[in-house]
Amino acid sequence: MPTSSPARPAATATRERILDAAERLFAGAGYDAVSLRMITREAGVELALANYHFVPKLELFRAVVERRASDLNAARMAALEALAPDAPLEAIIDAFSGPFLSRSLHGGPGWKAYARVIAQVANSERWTHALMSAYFDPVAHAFVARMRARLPRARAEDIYWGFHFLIGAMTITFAETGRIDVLSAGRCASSDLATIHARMLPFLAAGFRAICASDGISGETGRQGHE
Amino acid sequence: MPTSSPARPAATATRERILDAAERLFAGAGYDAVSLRMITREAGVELALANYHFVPKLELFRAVVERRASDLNAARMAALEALAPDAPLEAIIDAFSGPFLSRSLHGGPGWKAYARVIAQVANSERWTHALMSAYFDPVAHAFVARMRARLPRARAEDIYWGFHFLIGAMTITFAETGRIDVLSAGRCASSDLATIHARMLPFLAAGFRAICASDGISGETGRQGHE
DNA sequence: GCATGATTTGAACGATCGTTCAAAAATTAA
DNA sequence: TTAATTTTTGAACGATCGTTCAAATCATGC
Repeated sequence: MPTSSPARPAATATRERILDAAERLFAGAGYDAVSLRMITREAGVELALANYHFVPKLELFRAVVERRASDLNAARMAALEALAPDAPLEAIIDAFSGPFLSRSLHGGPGWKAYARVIAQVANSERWTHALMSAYFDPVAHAFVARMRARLPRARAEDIYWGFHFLIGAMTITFAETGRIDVLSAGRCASSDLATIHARMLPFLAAGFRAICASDGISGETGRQGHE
Repeated sequence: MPTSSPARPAATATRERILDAAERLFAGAGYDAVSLRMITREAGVELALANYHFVPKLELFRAVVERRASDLNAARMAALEALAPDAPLEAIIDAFSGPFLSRSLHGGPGWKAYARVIAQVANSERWTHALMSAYFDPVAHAFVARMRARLPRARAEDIYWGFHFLIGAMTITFAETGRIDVLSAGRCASSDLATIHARMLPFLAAGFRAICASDGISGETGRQGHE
């Protein structure tokens, strides 16, 4: 049985190798399409080691999701708390998406794979409750609270809906599916995350303002007119 | 071998039963977690019939995606062509998302399952090229063109990015993952699609206007300020 | 250095997988 | 009705799946 504490360095290294390989393969094909044999082969370890460190297989998937969640959550909270008291909505959204962006860009290939895993988890009811809500809702609550403070006259529900749209746009973006590359005939590249992110911030901020009665400062009113 | 034309009614009914069961199960657990035996058991037919009508298994998944795509595409194009020449951006977006909304609400349970399948397909590189681009890009091109006409001073790339965010918000919405129910402590319900849709239209329209220099009529300029 | 416990190995378990096939049944065409 | 074709059946194929286990190896504390 594996110990709960770091235990031996060798064992920890094996754990990480398995997690890396699992993350890489889960990102490409999903949970069920990847066998423990494929993972341990990719990791260069024996099959039984996967069952020694992670049992059942679902626990390995959970560990993959959990591993980078705490770092991401910490970075998001730090960015949120570093905001100026009167920080605009774009800055709040950036405090949420920015840490994911910088990790996808400069955090090594594991983060790109992680983003694809998260896209699968966030877009299926099957995983949402046990993985998405469990590991990301505490931080999400902090951001929703900050957004509510920034948009004091907005209804709470509308902030939640806006956050929901934000999650949808963010997850499909960092997953880099490549569809927009084909649709735009090469004009846009899914891999050009920096450019996408620069568009995503004003897009989402304007969306939030539109569904709220006011952002609490300018008193601007969102457009109503659709048939 | 199955005939390409409708052939016998009995065979067509069997095909539809298999497709219905496959759609239902794929929606819940994904392609690889669902076996042909589970599908044929759910459909109440023999295992070998799945391999008679659809071989290999991937062809069944493709057929599930394709089945409702043509109806959805036709409804979207009809809504697009029914728009007034000076229809606002919200109306264009509604012509795209409205047909999916009305089918999820009143099209029978199959459409809700279909929406969950599409969310998986749209959010993974694994499926995007062969399924998403193949069946939905022609109509997407028409909507992008219409949006460009409505936002004539916008750069083409920005319209594509906006469309990309729209797809992300739409797919996670219709998938009804339930996360927002938990996050909002019951204030918001994923199943309340009509309410979500009413928020989504102004949210996305404002986002499009923000990342474009102008919407071609009011000349309004999107906010720039983020740190 | 020895004993204890953690880690790794290699093999095997039963179950389920996608796919194939020949024969039976049902339908259509003549 | 007879003949041709499509659809359905039931059984089986080899392969791979997640999981288990006893034995071997390694590292550590006494």
